[in-house]
Amino acid sequence: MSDIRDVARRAGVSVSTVSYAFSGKRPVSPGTYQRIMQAADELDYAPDAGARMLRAKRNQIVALSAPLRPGQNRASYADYFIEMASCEHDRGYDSLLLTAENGVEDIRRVTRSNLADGVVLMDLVDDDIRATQAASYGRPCVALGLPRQHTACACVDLDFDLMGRMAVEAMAEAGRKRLLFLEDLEGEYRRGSGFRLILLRSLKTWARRLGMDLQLEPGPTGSDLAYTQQVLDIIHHDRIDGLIGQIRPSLLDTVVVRMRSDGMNIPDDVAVLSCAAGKTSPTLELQGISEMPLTPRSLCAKAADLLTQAVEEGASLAGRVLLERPTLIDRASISRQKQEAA
Amino acid sequence: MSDIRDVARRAGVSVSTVSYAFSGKRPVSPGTYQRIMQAADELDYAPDAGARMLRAKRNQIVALSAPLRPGQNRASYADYFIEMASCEHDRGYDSLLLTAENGVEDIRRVTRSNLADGVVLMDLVDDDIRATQAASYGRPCVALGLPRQHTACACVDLDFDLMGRMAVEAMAEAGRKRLLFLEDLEGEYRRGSGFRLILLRSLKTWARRLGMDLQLEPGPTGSDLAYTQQVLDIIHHDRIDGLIGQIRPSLLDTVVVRMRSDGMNIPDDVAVLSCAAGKTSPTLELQGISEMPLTPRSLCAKAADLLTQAVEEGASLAGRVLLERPTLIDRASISRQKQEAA
DNA sequence: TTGTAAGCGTTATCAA
DNA sequence: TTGATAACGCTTACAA
Repeated sequence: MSDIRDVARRAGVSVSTVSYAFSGKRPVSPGTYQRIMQAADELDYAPDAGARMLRAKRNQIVALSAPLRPGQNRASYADYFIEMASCEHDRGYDSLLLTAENGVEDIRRVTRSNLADGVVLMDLVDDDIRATQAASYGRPCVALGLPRQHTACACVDLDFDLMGRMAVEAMAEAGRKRLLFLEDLEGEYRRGSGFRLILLRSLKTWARRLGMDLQLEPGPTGSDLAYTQQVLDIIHHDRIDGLIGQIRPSLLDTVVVRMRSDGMNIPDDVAVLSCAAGKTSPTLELQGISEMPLTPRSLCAKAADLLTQAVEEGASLAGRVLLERPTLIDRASISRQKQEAA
Repeated sequence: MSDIRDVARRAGVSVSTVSYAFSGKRPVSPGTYQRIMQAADELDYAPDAGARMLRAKRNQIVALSAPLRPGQNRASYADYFIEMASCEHDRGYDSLLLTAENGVEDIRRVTRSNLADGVVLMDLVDDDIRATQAASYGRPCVALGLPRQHTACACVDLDFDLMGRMAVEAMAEAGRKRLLFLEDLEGEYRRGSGFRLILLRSLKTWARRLGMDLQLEPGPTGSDLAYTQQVLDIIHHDRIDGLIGQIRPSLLDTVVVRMRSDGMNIPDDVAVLSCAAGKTSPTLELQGISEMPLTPRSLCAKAADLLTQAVEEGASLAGRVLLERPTLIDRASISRQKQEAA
């Protein structure tokens, strides 16, 4: 590969002019610029990342800490780091994917060696060590989630506490008394998945405050149909009149179809709301089920903006919290008259 | 941050000794080594990635080209690049996640700038430009898939051609005549997803050769139950006696449960085989359904080994093809007596 | 508008 | 076993 001097020679200019032509940090006359770019093209020149890093101390690389853990719902997980990488790319950054279960060590390695300009934490648990250790990275750090301790990093997330409240209040306004919450995969709660626990806690709190009954149904383990049957039994047996689901849309859809063929009316007999179902779902839309979707794209964009600012303008991220207000997409499955969207 | 000279000074040795102590490329006496490591520790020293890159021309970084495309089944996609990153990590490499839809440009950027030591291509389509352009990267490249043109890169994949043959032959041996293939999400075929098309073609070829009927059922678009009902209708109407599914396990499970409650016997009335269902599935195991699982972990490990070899020993990858033999996990859902595992 | 030259922090060669 | 030192390719302050 040719280097900057080959290009300079060929274009008949000095190396600094070539450097400035590429970085744009100094004006270069149009003619000179043209000659340089042509020479670079002919020589198939690209600036060496190592050399650039060594001098400039900025590499346009961020670390994406996405630890692999047993019991993870990978399908919904994937959305986040794909979107995150894509958002970073839009802002001129490449993403280093760190998947080691103990994230801290890897993050330290890539930040201390000046490989990564910033850090994004994904899949946070309530007592996430990666967040508590954020101060030691020496680089801006933003968490896609809301760990308990977050003094040294920024946090971006949906406001799951509010989501729980909104869900319960919507049910209350529709006159519901006996709620059933369909949990996501059991492993997720056991391992302490941050947002799932926040939502769950909020649901409990608000159900209690509003004097409603809240029953929990653990996520499906065996066959969809057996699960569905069990849910139907509970609805009948315990006279459930409000269903809030964090299960995957296709499964909630099955539950709904079976409810209807069992003669139940939605929302007259049972109100149904899908929570955190992974984007807005065509299947649920078809069934007319209201939902409060997750918004990976928008959250990742916000996180990326925050991080870029911190990296490029030195803005401090410590302790900043950005909670996005959940949206209730009302399809009249909670009460007949549409409620106001949040 | 302190640099190598600070460490050298503190340990009372020269910089080169410190360098060798870290790289291990030259023996260092135990006492010296100790002093150096302690000094490094006290100073919180870590070698600068940029400087190291500039000199050594190797960065322990690979590029993972994982383009985002509309119509992708992200759930199954995710498994691959998570595993890939994890395999690379095990071998001492970090992974750069490239998600731009036009992968070639990004790959060129990170290889020509000496950022990445090697390239892994994921989610290949039959006429994948990334593979045809592999020679222009100037770095070893391995594809996780089998694009038509692959003279400049290595290919690692399950042998989906053989998988199709094995599936059809298993059905033939069990005396089946009329097969139904349950396709994955429709979008995947339309966009030309490599392995799905190879499997489909192979199924068609072998069904024809063995004089069997093969009918195709497009992937589910609406509700699981509507889809299931439609499949049942077809089985009845067309007297299907062999079912091969590439749909997600939970959905095939639903189909199977409904078949049984409809009075069908598996395998006596209809033989059932799950193909490419994403690892081995607990749900299908419970139902006693045979499967030929995907093997992300093992494929990624092979790809990583190949790439590491090429990067570290200069082995050429051009044109190498590594096809893994599919495994038939026989749970007696094709014929009563177990068949020999492949 | 352009050029000169001093580093950046490592690695590796050569010498001791 | 260890040390001194010249690269590596680029960026940027300073000079013209």
